[in-house]
Amino acid sequence: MQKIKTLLIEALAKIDGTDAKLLELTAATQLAFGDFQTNVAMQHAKKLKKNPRELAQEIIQAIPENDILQSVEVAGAGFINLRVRPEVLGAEVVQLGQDTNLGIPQSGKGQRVVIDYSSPNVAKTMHIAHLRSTIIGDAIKRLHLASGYEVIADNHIGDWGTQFGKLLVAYKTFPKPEDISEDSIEYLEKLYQNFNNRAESEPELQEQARAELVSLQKKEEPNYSLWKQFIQTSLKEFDEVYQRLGIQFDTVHGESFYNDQLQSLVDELKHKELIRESEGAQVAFFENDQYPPCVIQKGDGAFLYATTDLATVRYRIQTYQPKRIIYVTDSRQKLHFEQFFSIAHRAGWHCDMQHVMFGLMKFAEGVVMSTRKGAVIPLRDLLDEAEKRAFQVLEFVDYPDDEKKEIARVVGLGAVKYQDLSQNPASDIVFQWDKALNLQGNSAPYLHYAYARVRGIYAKHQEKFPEDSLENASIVPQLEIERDLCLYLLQFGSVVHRATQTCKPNLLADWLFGAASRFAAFYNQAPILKEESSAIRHSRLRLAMVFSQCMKQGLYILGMDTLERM
RNA sequence: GCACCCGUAGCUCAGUCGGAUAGAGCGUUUGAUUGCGGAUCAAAAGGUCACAGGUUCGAAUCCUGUCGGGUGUACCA
Repeated sequence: MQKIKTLLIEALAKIDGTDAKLLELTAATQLAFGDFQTNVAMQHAKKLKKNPRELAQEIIQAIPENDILQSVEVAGAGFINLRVRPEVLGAEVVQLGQDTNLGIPQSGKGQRVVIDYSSPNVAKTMHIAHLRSTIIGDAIKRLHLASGYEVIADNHIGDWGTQFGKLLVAYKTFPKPEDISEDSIEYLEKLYQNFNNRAESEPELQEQARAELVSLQKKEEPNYSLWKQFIQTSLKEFDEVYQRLGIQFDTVHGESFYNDQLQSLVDELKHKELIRESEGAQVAFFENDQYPPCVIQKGDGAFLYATTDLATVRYRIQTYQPKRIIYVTDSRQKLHFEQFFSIAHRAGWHCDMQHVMFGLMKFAEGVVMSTRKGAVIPLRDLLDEAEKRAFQVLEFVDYPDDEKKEIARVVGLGAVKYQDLSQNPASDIVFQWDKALNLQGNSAPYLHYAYARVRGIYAKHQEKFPEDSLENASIVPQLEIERDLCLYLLQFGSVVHRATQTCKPNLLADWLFGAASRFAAFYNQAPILKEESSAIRHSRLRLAMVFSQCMKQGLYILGMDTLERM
């Protein structure tokens, strides 16, 4: 609350030697301490050679007369605890509900961000290991949009590289897999698996694959057309999954898009003396050998992953002039990103580049998943199972079938997304069905349920008190839980801001859970429709409405829909 | 070998730009007389924040070292 901060700054100004820049006002860590707290006295005490509690007392006395604060006191080692008058707190919440951004600072206004995520490989079914990049990336995109950034979501698909040589060999010379439609991704995947299985005993196949790849790179037919066909088949499949996940990209520039920029990139780096020949290849080195050398062009003239990524950075900066570029990939690629970020900076392509990494997804046995051998869980199956489980819960509920299906869709999809978004992405995940599809406790249905309940109250209120208007209703928190909920809702904007800046959707997920859990307690302790005093009824209902607004917006940012009932 | 990430309750994890008594969920135990929706709520039990030093008014958080787990380490992506 800026008003309180202003009061404290005025107070500090009256005390010699204090620095208002050090002032931090945070939400109280415990309800019993009040609404807000500051450590400013303790921070200054040593420098001023004063007892922190006495200094805190001095600061309190210097706070100007005002009609905002209800009480201010010194506690503990020198904390200053502040409590706001209930009607002031309520007015803030009313104002929050009227703000179209719900208090989210529009810090990205006029700035552009490129987000690179999902990026599946062509000819492979999307499976559960793709989930993290896709879902986290989408949430980061929505966070930036909510903070006012202009976002370019780019799906940098793997549509170029050695797997196409293998695919071409298998497509042209192997017997056709039966019972699988040729324009399906399963077909391509089967070819790929067959190739890998046979290549173990027939090493000459690898040589053939290389030859086919060279031919493709020269755009020779029929390889070039087949390649395009493989991509079309894959994109069709990807789009189905994305549509189901509610995810949209602004551009889909695969690796192949940068092919004809690679030579000029190498030339530019050479010209800037960032790479030099070493053992036959063009290699970038790093100051003090901070990182191992990075090969930009192979001895045989071929380009690599780093080459494409650098060309991509150059292209994005030239084309979009973004403030930030964010990459969402697993943690194994960390070194690679550090290397090419460093090269890009030295090449003068300035932009805030961030690698948002997440751990691997493993099975319980600890085996890393691999498409090469088969044994993976397709994303489709995961979503189907999620919806099935959500549907089972509704078995005896008396809703129309269509609505049940829609509820199961929203809840199932939400559960899958929330599972990934609610934890810090950095650590590895051991995949377990029950955990991934958890429907109880700290999970998506808990959030959906809270929302559905508050909407239920609103709908009932419309029936029961049709003449009631909330237009002029004010919020005056009376119970402890009402005050708590008010204070919590007021943090929504700064939480979204922090989640955006740090690219950590789990901060928002945490907040939503905290909001839902406070609402559940409020719901229990503070009856709304049964309340006879219309002033209290209005106050509570309006508070509940602001809660629902924040929930809806927060869930939306995490890529989740809401339900009026469930 | 070197670099990076991780180590918090029985399990899965928050919290890490230093702040008061370290928090959730699951599981366990107990309670809520169809409740403005029980996919819920109230409560109990459960911790040397891997270990050892250091920095300071104050450390799960910052620094150093040790142990344990993971990942990466020039022509794969």
